[in-house]
Amino acid sequence: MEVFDSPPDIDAQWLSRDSTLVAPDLIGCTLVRQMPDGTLLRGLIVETEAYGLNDPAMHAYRRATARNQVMFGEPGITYVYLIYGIYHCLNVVTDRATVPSAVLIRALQLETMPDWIDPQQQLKPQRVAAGPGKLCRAFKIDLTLTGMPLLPGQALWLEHRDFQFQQQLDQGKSSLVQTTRIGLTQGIDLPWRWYLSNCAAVSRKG
DNA sequence: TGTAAGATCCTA
DNA sequence: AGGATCTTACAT
Repeated sequence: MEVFDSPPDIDAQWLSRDSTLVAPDLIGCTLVRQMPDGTLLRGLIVETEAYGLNDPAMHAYRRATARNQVMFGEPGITYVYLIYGIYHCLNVVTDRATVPSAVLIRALQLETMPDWIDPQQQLKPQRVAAGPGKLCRAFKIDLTLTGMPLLPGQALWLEHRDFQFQQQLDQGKSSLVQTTRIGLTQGIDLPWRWYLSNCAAVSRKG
């Protein structure tokens, strides 16, 4: 029988590029969450947004603060923040140190349903991680996970696209859509959002 | 110390 | 269209 190797993990070197280059490349990659008890959760990244220099929507646009300081650090580190007092959002820090930039992970297509998700929920399974706040809730990502290295064996890490996904893209059977970012009051015209077309797990179309 | 806004989500 | 809910950032 055929054996498929798991795609290689994503390293800091690969993330050491402009966030607008990393964001589309992360579509189709996998986010892996390891719980304290060793349980593994996996989700396909289907929607991302880039935040970077000279971007008024970027949290460190004005100055470095206690919250955003990890964005000035090395690539391959998490940046988690709390929004509206309720939801957490997960970013991957990109580019070289001293350049504040990150990619917001906006939606995941889950491989398996976490135990703590109530199946009685009216929510369709495909929508459980369809949004930056929802995916952090599904994966139990909170402020304790900010500033952590994305490395295998840690709480979170990333894996490259598998061969099948890349082939679907190359053959035009699926494609990426690039649009403006969601929920902003500044930098609203920058086309720095990408999502997988024809995917039910994307937070919203257009 | 006070205050206003926020890279969201759910309900009506 | 509006409310939940509270941290953060910046002004005073």
